[in-house]
Amino acid sequence: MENMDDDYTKYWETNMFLQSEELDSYFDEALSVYYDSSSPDGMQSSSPASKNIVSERNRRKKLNERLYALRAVVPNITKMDKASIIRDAIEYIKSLQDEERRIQAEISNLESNTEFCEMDQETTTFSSKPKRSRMEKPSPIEVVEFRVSNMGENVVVVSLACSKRRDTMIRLCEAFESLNLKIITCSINVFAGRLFKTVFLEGDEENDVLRVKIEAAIAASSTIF
Amino acid sequence: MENMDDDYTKYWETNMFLQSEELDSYFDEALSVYYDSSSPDGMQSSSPASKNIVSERNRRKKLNERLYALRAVVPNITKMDKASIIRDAIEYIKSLQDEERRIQAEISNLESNTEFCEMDQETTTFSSKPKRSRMEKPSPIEVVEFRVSNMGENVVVVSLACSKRRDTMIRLCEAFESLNLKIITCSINVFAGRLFKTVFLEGDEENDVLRVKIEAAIAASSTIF
DNA sequence: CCCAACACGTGATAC
DNA sequence: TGTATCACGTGTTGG
Repeated sequence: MENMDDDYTKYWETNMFLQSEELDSYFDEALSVYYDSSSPDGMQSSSPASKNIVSERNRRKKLNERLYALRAVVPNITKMDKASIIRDAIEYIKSLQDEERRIQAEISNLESNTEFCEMDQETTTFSSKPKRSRMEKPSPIEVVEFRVSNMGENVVVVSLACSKRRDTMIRLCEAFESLNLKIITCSINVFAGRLFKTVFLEGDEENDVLRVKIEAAIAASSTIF
Repeated sequence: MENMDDDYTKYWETNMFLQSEELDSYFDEALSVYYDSSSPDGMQSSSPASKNIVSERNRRKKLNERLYALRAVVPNITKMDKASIIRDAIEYIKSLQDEERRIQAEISNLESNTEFCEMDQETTTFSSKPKRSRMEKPSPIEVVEFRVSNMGENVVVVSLACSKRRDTMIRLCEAFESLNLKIITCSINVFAGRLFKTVFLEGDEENDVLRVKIEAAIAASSTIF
């Protein structure tokens, strides 16, 4: 009963992976002979029901080919699921869009700041530690709350809240590490688009001095080095 | 006969266009109650055949939602066809990739013109996704404990402990950010020379797949780009 | 009237 | 074993 459809049974798992992966730019949908309307038997396309069958077959085949083509342009495919392919494609598109936004900002930044390059150069000499040389000023850290308070003895607790954007956490960590503080314990929590950081550190420093230091480090992390 | 399936007859044409288009960043697939295994009649999921029916229904629904989500992130949709949606998505991805290549060339051009604030520009040359060009011995991340477990529905919790050295936190954050995960909440705690990170993220990904991904990202973060 | 696009139930296959 | 994914044929609807 299923003799001529049987080559299609494993279509997804086998045949699709053997197809051309390189000449996909041209043709791409022009080939794909699809099924002819003429049935293998003497009857031509007169069958009222069999007409729908072959149409549906072609539709399914087209859809699978499209899906396969989608999989081809998306890197980092994990599972070969139809649903997973679409999911990965969505995430990939989103990441591409994000990156484009980021890079557009970067490029405009670069264009507007090229003349200050020399001036910035001498500021880098004071940076104890070589920071990133890439010129990105991605969405400066927007501090919502910032508190430096004394917890008995010589323990200071610094609590800080800011909006979580791309690389916010990284730059915040860099800012704190650049200060070489004696950190006893540190806690970072992220939810609802906000980043909360609490640091217990040991030090007899004046609160205001420490506060200014941290503020400067955070501000510097949003600056071009 | 088709009373409860009838709301699904026009599913593609009607319901899908009314769904949320804006709060798609979080959740996005966490809702979607799908069908319960319990049939509307007194019989529970015991029917051997009806079990497959509801599974297949859920699979179709998931696929349609994915397809709808794909349509949502792609501008300039021409036809609402399933096949057309995928086709438009493919073309959009290709255009994004082209644009990224173009813009990367432009940016590296711009960087080499400024000639420039630091001397490690040769390391910034070829990398499709420009990582940091900092040259520093990484002091590799020593993972003490690493667990990926499922928390009901499609929420995955990743908990990790490692020794806290210099830049460990930064590189760990970079590793996680590079994966573009859908992070619901994240918590980092540091004490006694150890760093504990717990991440709640949304995803129906296979635990082992995710685990391998994270391990690879962490391993990669100990490398010089 | 037909054609295109869809949802549905079903049996098969893989893990 | 069961669970998930798939291709298939069928009935239906809108243009």
